[in-house]
Amino acid sequence: MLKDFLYLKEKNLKDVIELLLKSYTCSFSDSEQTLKRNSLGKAHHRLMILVDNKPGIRVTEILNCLKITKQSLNRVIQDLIKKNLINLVKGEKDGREKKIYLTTKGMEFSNNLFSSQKTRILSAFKKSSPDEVLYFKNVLKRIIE
Amino acid sequence: MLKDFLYLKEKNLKDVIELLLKSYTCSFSDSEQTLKRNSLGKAHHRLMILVDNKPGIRVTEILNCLKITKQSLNRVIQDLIKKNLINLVKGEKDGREKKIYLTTKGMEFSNNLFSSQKTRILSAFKKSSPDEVLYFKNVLKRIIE
DNA sequence: AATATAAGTCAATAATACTGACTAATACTT
DNA sequence: AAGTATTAGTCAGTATTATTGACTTATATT
Repeated sequence: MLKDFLYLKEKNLKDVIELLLKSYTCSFSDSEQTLKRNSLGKAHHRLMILVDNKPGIRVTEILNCLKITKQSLNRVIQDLIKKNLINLVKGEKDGREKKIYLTTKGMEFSNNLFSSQKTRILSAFKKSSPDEVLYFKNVLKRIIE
Repeated sequence: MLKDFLYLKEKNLKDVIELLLKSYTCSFSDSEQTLKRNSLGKAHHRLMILVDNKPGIRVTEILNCLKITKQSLNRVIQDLIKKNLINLVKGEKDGREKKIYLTTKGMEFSNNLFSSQKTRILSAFKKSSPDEVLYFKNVLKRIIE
């Protein structure tokens, strides 16, 4: 009877915390060399994936995702603008907002940046069934509030 | 036909990269206050989960997991020793190794530190079936080499 | 005895992030 | 129209985390 609820047990929860740490750390370390070649760091990497996946993302949304201060984020944004990888567009409806987009150069860079990370995930998915992948994403989403 | 392989597609892979980032960031930000109260930072947090889950873990293994330099790790280890949260034991078989353990105080601290993180994951699991949780962990493990 | 491995150390520097105190533009509320 | 809230940006100073490079020490392996 208890057996059915083993997956809710203390030790299992701590194992999952470790898995989240390791999967993030090793997946995001795949791009180390590409970053270094372009004189960029982990902070730029994190911003890139958000802008790539959601063109037009606003500053506030990024702050919520990355849990950093706007002063900290601003440095990273300015670095990417200087390198012509992103640009900011004033919001049409709400003129206070600025929407962030990848430039053409930014899209090319993104392809390089995430290439080995995508390979890693693809390789994990190829060892998994479509159902496993689906369930995996579902649970991950539930962890993110 | 193609439909069956959608989960291997480009966009899906990038979505997963973002999910890994977000699940790590928001789960590890749960412990912010507990860390602050104890004058510790994110680096200490990461070390704590590894030692908690694998008592007797060696320095080299931690370096591989966290992808940091030993100089960087050493600061974190020394901080936790000073606060009497961990201790180092010389390896029995191999005298070069040092095995890291939580002290009693460290175990108590760990309970506080991971409490809200565990609650987050538990709550996600309660919304999921045992199968979903199982598959979730399987795929996560495959991503970690 | 020579070499390799595991861990630790010193010093300097770089990268990331934080606090606190502001400004500017625009939108919402009454 | 005036006051308030929101979104974004900025300046200055400091803290935390991590890096590079050059070493040392102890123990194990060949």
